[in-house]
Amino acid sequence: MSIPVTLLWLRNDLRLIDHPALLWAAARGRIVPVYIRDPTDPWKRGGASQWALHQILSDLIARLAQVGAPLVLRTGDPFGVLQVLAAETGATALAFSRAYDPHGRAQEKKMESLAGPNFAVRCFSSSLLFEPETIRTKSGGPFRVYTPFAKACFAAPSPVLPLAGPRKVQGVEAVSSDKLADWALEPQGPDWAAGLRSFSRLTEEAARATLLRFVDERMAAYRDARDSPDRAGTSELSPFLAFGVLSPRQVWAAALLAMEQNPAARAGGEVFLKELLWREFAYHLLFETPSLPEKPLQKAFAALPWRKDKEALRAWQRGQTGYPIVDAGMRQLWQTGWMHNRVRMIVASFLVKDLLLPWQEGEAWFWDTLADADLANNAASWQWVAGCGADAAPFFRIFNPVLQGKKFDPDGAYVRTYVPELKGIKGGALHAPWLLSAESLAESGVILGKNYPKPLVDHAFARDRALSAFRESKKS
DNA sequence: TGAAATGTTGGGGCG
DNA sequence: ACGCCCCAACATTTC
Repeated sequence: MSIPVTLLWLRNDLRLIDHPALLWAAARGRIVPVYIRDPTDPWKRGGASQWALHQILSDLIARLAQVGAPLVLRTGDPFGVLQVLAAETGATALAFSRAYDPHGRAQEKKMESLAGPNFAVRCFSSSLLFEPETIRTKSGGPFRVYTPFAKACFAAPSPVLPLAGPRKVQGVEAVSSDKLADWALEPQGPDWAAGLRSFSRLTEEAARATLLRFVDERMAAYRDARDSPDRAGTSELSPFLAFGVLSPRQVWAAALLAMEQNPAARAGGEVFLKELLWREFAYHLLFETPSLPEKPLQKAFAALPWRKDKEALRAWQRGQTGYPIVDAGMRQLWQTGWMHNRVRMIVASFLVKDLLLPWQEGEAWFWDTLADADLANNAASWQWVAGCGADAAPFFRIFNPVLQGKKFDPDGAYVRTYVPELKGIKGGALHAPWLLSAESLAESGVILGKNYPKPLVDHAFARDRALSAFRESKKS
């Protein structure tokens, strides 16, 4: 009798450790791990995260080959692709990890229709700490406010400990596969990805190392350091979590262990765990409201008179707004595929409130340029900033880009890294170059309107404009 | 996980 | 010594 074959359909769970679907499939017999490039996905990965996907897949190809089951790459609608692959390999089962986005869920539903007496379909959970439908309010509904949601998570049964990866699995030889290079996930022609390589390598090994470095060295100072874009105070785990190179359960367990071993890390660890719960909250919201990436959660915002201004949008995208902290953030994003979280909030507030441009424009740009792009996080966070989301920042909470710059980048070190034309300005004064005297501008080699733009919009004016737009839409 | 406007308090200068 | 004003510094409210 031949050994049963199981298809392991990989999506945003591109790892070997803590992978219940992989373990189940491997225990059943031989496995065919497959990653499908899906042209029907309405939220196909953008440029930067395609680049990241390339790095991650090439690592995964090597790791899976090492343990004995080569990764198969295919292109097409997964429903059809998996049926063809099952016929080719004689597979009698399909295993995969659960997704929470509308497209992923719709696909899963179709897959379940393949189940029958001769074909098993198994869906596993490993991409969240808490399954969305298990975290309920007292009245049995989903949460709309973060704090009680987080409380309910802490009160829920603890996330299970991460599972070990397999040492050896049995694969199936000679299954045809696309070539990763042919997918052209890396930029062709002009190589814009040079800065993206400044990332730690996007391998499962690098993910582990990054996690250990964070919990051992950075977590104790996380509470304060995480808000300083000029310091390396964040976990830098987002690209790994976005693709499932790390599971949140690995991160959760590592943080708890470090907190246990090092009392000095407890306070920082608490804050970090709560950040992980913001990710859970975003998935919770997306699961309950599949339209989250497209439509404002609060209906009143549909009537808001957003402006149309291609020039302004482009200036924001390119980091040419004339507000140094905003420009530094947007350039960091463009150059490296990543932006510090504090600065994400600042640039987002600027787009939505100072420029009064639709949050969906910002969401789309981040989706295309972030190497760590995550549908749930991206949609929930943009709605949060715009004020139309769940537990959102009230619309009148408008960041002042100068004050934010002075508060979180007091010496201007972060701005100087990404906006070198302002290098000559000493100290925090560089956050508002238009306030400098003609002499000090000349001295620092800055010519406003020439080698650095004048402010795209006056903040005080823009603030009033946003507030009155908000009042108007609230009326209707 | 704001900022600006407005209100209150208290110390010090000064007639 | 006393009242008055000024204005930081802080608190509260409003957007």
